[in-house]
Amino acid sequence: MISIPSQKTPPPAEANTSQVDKDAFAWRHHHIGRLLFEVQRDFQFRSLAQLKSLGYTDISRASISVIASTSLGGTRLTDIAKNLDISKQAASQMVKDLVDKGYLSRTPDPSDGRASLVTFTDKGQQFLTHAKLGVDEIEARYATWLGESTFASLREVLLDLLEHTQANP
Amino acid sequence: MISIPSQKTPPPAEANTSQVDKDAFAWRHHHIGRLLFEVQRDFQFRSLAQLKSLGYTDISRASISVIASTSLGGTRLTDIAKNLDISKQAASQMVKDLVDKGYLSRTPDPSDGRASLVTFTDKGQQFLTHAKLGVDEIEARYATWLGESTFASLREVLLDLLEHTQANP
DNA sequence: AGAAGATAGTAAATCATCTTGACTATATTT
DNA sequence: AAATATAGTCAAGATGATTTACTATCTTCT
Repeated sequence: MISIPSQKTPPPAEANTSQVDKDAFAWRHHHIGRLLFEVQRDFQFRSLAQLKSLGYTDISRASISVIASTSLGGTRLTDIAKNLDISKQAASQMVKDLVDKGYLSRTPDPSDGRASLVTFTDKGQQFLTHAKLGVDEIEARYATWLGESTFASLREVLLDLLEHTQANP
Repeated sequence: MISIPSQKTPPPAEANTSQVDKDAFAWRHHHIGRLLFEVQRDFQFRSLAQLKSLGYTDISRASISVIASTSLGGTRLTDIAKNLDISKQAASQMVKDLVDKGYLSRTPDPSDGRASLVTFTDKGQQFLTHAKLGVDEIEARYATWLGESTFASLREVLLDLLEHTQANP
């Protein structure tokens, strides 16, 4: 959620309070979490828009997150749930939705009678291919804006940071 | 949503398909949007945990986003909605919730009879102060992991990128 | 001044996503 | 074999958001 501070709507009324905002509470607009959020949001927005333009009007953010945590070899519902940090019931619903829409399917897990594997249908795999087109385009645009090397190092830094965050939960 | 690829649960079954996953679809795990999302998510998680430990158990992600788009000088509901890119009705509900919880209040806008300004209560301002503590701690931790200068340049790069994204919607 | 249209907000119904609690069926451990 | 753990479902409900429709106020343009 936390989103782009509206440059369009300048702080209203009292110039005094507005001053306080700029000083003591300026951190609210510049802290790393917010910056990350805003850029990520821009990415998501552009990606979703591209998918829509390719005809994927039935794919939501939540759908994408489920698809993102499904591997081609098949993934158990429980693992999707753990991965997204949601309940198995929630994962079950979302998967059901994507199965109904034709992107995913479920097959019994041969190695465990209780479990079933969530896999991609042909339509689902085609979606992945289309999604990559959009992602590539956005990355190219970012790289143009930042310069190739800065963009590359941004990726490295994030990767590095992620390793630390995963090691220190 | 889109979350950390589960290192705990290695790709199951067919080594073949898993190979495909690693090659043709490796981008799913490394593209910039995903990296941004995961780091941002870590930040959010840590921040929320700290707020909980300080006793803020009634603050959700959505609450934070509303608080983040409210300025000390007062913000109109419409501006909050625009800012978060949600409907006025949705914003209204969330603000009502935070007013009920004592963090925000609404006062009539002296300059416009239709509008009212959403402002912080004392409790709300205290919350901001507490939130800053947590943010500072997380940033310090990230800086330790990355090195001060890399962390500083990460912030610069994100800021730079944001300027471009905002200029090219 | 007065009508037309824009803007701020509310009301009610509904949808999408996610949660908790209770349960079944299969696996694993002892 | 009994006890326990794991994979998943069912059902009810909370939260966050949307759409459609509406009122009240403000702005603009004759």
